[in-house]
Amino acid sequence: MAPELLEELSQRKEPEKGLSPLEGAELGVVMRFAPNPNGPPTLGSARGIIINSEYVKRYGGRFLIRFDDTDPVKKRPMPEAYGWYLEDCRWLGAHPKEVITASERLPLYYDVAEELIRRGGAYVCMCSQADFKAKKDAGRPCVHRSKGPEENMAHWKAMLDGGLDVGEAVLRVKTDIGHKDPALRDWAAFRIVTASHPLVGDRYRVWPLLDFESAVEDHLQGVTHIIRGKDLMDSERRQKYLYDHMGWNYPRTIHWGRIKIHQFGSFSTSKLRAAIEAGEYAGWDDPRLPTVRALRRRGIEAEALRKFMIELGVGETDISISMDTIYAENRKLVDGIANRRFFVWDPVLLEVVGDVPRRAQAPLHPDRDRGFREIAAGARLYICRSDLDRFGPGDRLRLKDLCNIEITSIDPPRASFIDSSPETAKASKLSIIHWAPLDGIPVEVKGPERDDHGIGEPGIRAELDSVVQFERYGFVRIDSIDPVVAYFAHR
RNA sequence: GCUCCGGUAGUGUAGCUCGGCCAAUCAUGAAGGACUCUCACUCCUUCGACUAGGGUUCAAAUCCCUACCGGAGCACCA
Repeated sequence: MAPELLEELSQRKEPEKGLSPLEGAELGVVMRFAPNPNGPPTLGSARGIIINSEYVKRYGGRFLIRFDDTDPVKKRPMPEAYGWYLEDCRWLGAHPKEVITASERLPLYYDVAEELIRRGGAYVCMCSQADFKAKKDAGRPCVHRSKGPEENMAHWKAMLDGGLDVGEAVLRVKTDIGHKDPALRDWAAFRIVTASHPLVGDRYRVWPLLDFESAVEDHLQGVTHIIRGKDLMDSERRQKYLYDHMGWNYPRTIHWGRIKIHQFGSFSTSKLRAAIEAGEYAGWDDPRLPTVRALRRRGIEAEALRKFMIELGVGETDISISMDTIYAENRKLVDGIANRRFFVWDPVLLEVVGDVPRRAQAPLHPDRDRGFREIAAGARLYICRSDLDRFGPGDRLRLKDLCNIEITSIDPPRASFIDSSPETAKASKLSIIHWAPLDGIPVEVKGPERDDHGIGEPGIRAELDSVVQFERYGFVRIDSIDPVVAYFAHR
């Protein structure tokens, strides 16, 4: 037997790792991620960006990003957010072949609407919302449903040119008014909105609703596979009526459940936006927020998010995940590259009598050969209050990479020098604590749960924008150096 | 009220399409240990699950029914 065949056989036995295969993707795929740009990408968006783009990488084809920004009022787009999405996509390694902005393509949707009217697949409904709901719930058509195409076209034109006003009419797609699922009966495709849109101003007064816009774009772009939230399952069934009227083929769809994160609870972009505007958070990259930019600022690598999302996979179950899994992924990536530095939180000044070395040489990394950092030492040093509290007079311990000491007094904090040999410490199994020099610099750490203040070794100033490990504390990204502010990633 | 979807260890996930190879995979987590001048990383060991009840079958996590639990839609929001 040919060796390739043997190999293939043994590979097939391997448990399927990563994303499960997509049906009908063998010839390549066209997939899209379609956000509403009313805030920056969150962890949930990251899932959509990563999974969709990952499938495109795997099967070949086109990855698109499409801004579903067709509500200038209730889900008013933020002009900055369009760029934020592109920026975060790039950072996540997803490179859209094309960027589509729905608000700039209304004429295309109008064309489809008119063709649909001609085909008798839609009608202008002038019922009040309440009246229509009553009819719909009863499964009965309203009087407008039986109008002919010419009359509908005239009413449609009136919607467009101002003959009808806000709230007076909508264009509905004909489905099955008696369908057993009330959610599918004659849905609204266009409504009149006169508010100005942040991107296109008041050029249009008739705006499509998501089901219509999304359905038409998916067809125009030749989307082959849609992955979307389970909450949009009915959308698919609604949109299929439109596809039937137009004679189009519906893409394959996959749905995923809601994703909740322990540490952040449930969040919605509009809630976050309100909280930020109320001053509860410093901005969209506040470390307490589950946005992609906040995670990036904290030193979470894109690769960690990618691995995590791929591991999560695509399932219809609603899931509740823990950031710990992302942190574990990131820790592995970052451990090998992060320099080690001393940061003493809640510092107390310790006086050591005796022949304490004037300087310490500490490795930048415990097991990669990256050389040493020099730290000024001396008789007076900072240590963590919590460390001091663990000891009493007579206790011996080691100051990492410096010397061994014996505590002589807690208040005031005093110790005496024993020797410098690491062997002594090893032989008597001394606890090893870290420290900061008298000429240490103030360091502030901003984290998702709390902020810490303390003193760090001056060399931290050389680490701007990189991820370092504060020994016995955790991984942080140095966000600024004058003064030093670090963002906490995880332990 | 009507309709739709889901329910595998603490948390996720594989397996379910085409029942047996599942005394159920992997990751994370927890516990213990090794290594280590960090409570990091790495390595080793251990813990831990098919929601419940019926049915079909020689055989069910896998098929069918019911119950329970969870989520969602029924907007001139996305």
